Amino acid sequence: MNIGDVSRLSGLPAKTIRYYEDIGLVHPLRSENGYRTFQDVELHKLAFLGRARTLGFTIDDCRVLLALYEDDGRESAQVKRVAQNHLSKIDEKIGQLQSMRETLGHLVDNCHGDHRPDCPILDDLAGA
Amino acid sequence: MNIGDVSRLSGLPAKTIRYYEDIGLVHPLRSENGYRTFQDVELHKLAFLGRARTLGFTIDDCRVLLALYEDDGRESAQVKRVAQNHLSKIDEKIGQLQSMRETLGHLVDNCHGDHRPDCPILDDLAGA
DNA sequence: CATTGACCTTCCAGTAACTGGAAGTGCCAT
DNA sequence: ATGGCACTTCCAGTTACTGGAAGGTCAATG
Repeated sequence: MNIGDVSRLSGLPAKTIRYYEDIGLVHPLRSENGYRTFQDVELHKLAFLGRARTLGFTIDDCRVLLALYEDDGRESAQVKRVAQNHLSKIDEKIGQLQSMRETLGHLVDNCHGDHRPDCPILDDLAGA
Repeated sequence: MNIGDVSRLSGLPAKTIRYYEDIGLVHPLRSENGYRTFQDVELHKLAFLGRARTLGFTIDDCRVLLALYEDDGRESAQVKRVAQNHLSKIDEKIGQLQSMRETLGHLVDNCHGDHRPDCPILDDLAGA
């Protein structure tokens, strides 16, 4: 399979797949003409990566998860630890965003949004 | 005031203040020795920026908001539009994170997290 | 056989908003 | 004059790609 094929099958842009090779996440073979050639295993890894990324794991997490996936001697506790760490980062981010959302929501609600210049949003930002 | 003073007063790191000058958000004077000298107006702007950033506005948004703040002829509708756009981006992000959170939460709940290798998290990532 | 168009290659630069660190200067107090 | 802290500039690194240029390959068509 060439890069276009695995791109279609995995849903990842070709650019991203090249990048993943650059940073050592996948190791496609090369054919005579210099084109990357992907075996099923590599396609599988790319799909794995794509899924992990949509769940918000960082590339570093993906590296660890992929290694665990390929390690028959892994302990599920190792995987769970990575996932739980990620989960708490997600929760933290959600918390921050919700706090922003709330403050900003109030400000927006109180802003007339008309042709006049006075604006509670700017007042807040200016520390009024 | 030197940069250390405004840093303390605004809560922004000196590095960040220099960066804001670089990208044209503030315009401190310079004294004989080459040190930046900040007037109250500039300190005020920095505080404004700090507040806007904690509400998650992008630097580009900040630029617009600051210009509106300094424009007596502004219409509050302009400010409100920027804030509402930002609000919907926040909502979008919260939505994405919550969807991740939910999926990942289920996976984590179903993972034994013990010394055995079988793991529903990896199964999911592998597309099982 | 030449050309066209899709596909592939590498390499460089840009994104957002800083942050860290190195190397050097200024200022103040002992 | 010597510490020590604050200040300066400049360069590189962070995250995870993405866009684009310049050019090689391949299969089909005229």
